[in-house]
Amino acid sequence: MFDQIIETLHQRGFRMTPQRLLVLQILQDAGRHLTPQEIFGQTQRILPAMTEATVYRTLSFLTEQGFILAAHIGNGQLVYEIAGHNHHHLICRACGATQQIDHQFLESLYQQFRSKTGYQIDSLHVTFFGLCPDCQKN
Amino acid sequence: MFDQIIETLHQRGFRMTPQRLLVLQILQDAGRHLTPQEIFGQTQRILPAMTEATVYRTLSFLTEQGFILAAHIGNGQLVYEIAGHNHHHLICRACGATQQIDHQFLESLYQQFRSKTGYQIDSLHVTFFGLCPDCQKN
DNA sequence: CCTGCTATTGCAAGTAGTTACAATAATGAA
DNA sequence: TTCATTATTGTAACTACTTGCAATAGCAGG
Ligand SMILES: [Mn+2]
Ligand SMILES: [Mn+2]
Ligand SMILES: [Zn+2]
Ligand SMILES: [Zn+2]
Repeated sequence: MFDQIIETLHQRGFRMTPQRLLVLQILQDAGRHLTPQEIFGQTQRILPAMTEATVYRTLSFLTEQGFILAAHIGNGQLVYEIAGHNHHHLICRACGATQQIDHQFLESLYQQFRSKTGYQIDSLHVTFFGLCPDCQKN
Repeated sequence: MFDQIIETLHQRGFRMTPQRLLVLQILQDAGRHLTPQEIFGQTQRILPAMTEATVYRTLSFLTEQGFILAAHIGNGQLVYEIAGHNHHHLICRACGATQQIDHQFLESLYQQFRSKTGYQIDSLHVTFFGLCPDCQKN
């Protein structure tokens, strides 16, 4: 299932473990943003020996390696999801409604950053806040 | 010094307090991003009775009210600064070098969001990650 | 298969940030 | 000025997240 990820890990000198595989599986199955606590809740049922510290370390690691995506969604807590389709989010400050935005919309911006500063931006999961159409009326 | 902020607070039914004034003063004097812990370090010297809980609550409050700006700068920790000129940041994942970007660069993007989804975006302090020119060579 | 190297984990203690609740104090009205 | 209202604070307990260290276990190589 995650053969490509395992191979990439090995090429980079890292190892695949049951813990990492489980976190990937959980995020894959969920198909949505999950908090570290939600993920820990799931791991406990399947690998009871796995600790919270390992969940956090695994999430940081998989994010660094680019296999999963992290996002700050307002309440301060980080959420994670499996990497796959490149997208960003619009979140309403008032009601929390979210809207996905394809990465394509940011590409010319990133290109501008590049020509202006030389920075090669690779933020593939940015969150923008504002007001949704409904909440603008109130 | 913060007369305008005090008046706005009162109009919205909130109060000015020595604690809030001190946090504003600290951020004003610093003129850069500060962590909650750095701010607490400063408040202790001037208002020793002020607690960490109040620092965190004050920072959240002032951010909600739009008087200060928050930013996630990679290490997971939030940093704050006084609101004033609208800008965003590019941060190098490898060496941490940062670059400011004027908000003007994002305006047409926000306008696109508006026509496409109806969302009125007001994120005035976005952080983008990538590689700076130097780190791209290595 | 074994074996050795060392990346990764569990553990336990530490730091960071949040929250319920009762006491305090900023404000507006008398 | 004085008083009443209630937003805000301090306290203390709680939850979230991090880290140093010794034990464990992937996996590359023989
Ligand atoms: Mn997402
Ligand atoms: Mn800034
Ligand atoms: Zn809304
Ligand atoms: Zn760099």
